[in-house]
Amino acid sequence: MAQVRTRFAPSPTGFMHLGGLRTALYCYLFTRKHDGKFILRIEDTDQERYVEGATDVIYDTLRGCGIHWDEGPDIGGPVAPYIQSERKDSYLPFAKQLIESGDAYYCFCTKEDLAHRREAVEKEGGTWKYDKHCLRLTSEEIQEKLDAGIPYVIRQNTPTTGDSSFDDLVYGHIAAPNDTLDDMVLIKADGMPTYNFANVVDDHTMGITHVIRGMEYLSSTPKYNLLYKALGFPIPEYIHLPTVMRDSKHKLSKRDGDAYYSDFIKKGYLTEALINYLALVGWNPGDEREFFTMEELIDAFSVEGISKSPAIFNTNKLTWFNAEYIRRMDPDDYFEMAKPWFNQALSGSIQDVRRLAELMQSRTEVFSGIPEMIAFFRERPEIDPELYVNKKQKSSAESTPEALALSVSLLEGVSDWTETNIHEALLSGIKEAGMKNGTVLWPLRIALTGQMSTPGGAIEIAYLLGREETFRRLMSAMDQLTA
RNA sequence: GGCCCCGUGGUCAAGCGGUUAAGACACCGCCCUUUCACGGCGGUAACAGGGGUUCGAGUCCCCUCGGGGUCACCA
Repeated sequence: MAQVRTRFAPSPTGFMHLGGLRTALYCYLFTRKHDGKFILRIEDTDQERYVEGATDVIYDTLRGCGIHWDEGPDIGGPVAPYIQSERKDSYLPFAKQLIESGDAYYCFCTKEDLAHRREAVEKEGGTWKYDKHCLRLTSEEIQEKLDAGIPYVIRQNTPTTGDSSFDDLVYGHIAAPNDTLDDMVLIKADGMPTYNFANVVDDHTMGITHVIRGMEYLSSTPKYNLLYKALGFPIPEYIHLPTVMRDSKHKLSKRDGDAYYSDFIKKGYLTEALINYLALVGWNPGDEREFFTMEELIDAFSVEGISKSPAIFNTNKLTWFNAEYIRRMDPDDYFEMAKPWFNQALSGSIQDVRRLAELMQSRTEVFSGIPEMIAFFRERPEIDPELYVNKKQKSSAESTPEALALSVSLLEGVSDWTETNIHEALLSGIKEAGMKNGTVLWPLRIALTGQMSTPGGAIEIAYLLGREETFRRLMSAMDQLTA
């Protein structure tokens, strides 16, 4: 096989959609796997949708994810330029060539004409498809209109009989009757090519060997192939990817708000976890492995592992991956990443943030969840007396006052406020008093935190709170009980 | 509606004519434990339906149903 050349061709909208990111990922993996060249091409033929700085979002996201291109707008390459709007002069000649061969034609129909005729057809219950109205124009009529400066588009002249088919590497043999294919616009009135046409021309002139894209293009691919043939271009291999869904009825769409890469990063998802999970949405390695570095993905990737059915993006599973990646982080790295989230909830006042980080690492699923988990450090919520009652811990409304009193006296003996000392004082004192650990420690933790569950037990919390605050909270809790 | 694609537990997903139909997430239970989390052990749960082909079908064929995609001078 000649050298593999693939391309990721996003349009600059200002955001990187997860579906698009996955396409880029698969494209990249496939290319690296085959020692090919991965090309980044920006498709900005729609001038009305130009967004400032949008290409930077694409660059940053891809780079941040470890997806590196071999040729692209910013680094150049042998088939530059890599921005479609800068290649606009290259399309018209091919369109003219198509007109020469009868595979395309000028069309002077206005949008209004089209709308009327479409409406008429649909009123009759028919399916609208361009009626080849302008194909019947004589060359004199065409020249006249051209000379008169009447706006025109160039349309593909699709055959009305026969079938068009191709073999997709994922979906297999795909065939469609030609008479269901519309005469799509190739060159727009503004002189720009449509996506459809630009794609065909660019993919060929850039030497793309494997076209990898979402399956929404599956049904228009036969039309593209007609173009390839008419132009005398060799038809590339196709790898269409199953859709990434939000649920069984909706695809993950831009309107969902949560579908952008940046949204997940903001929420505290790790890029590695996201990429790892994304790789598994619609592909599997054929064995039990679930955790992959980019290198491992490249090694394991194969087209055979791509599934045909749409896959629902499961945030739950992503979160699990994220939690796993967090647990496996170096504690120092975790600390650095968690710090801003700690600060957000703590306003800087806590005994030992480092220790808090140790406690939190195995409990962090997503960084954005941190503040809520540790909010009680800054201010203890009102204590619901019911919380003191815990059968399994042998703690009851009756035992609580005594347990709290014992805690106070035991803790008073701790002058050097370290976790070890607190632990020693409490446990040995409880033993001496002949009580169960839970009977004392459970209400103590409740008194300190006012919460059913906390990251760490009574001892850790008391330590983190500091001596003074621990006593302050204990006293107020006891006051509340006797009140 | 026409055309195209898809259909294994709630979700991802293995299976490619013969299996007790894997595994993961989620959920539930138990253990560990001063709560929670982590960790360990176990459990509930699936071949959309109907016809064929075959000694034998989740695997092949057909139909039905369900879902998605596409029918723009958007990409």
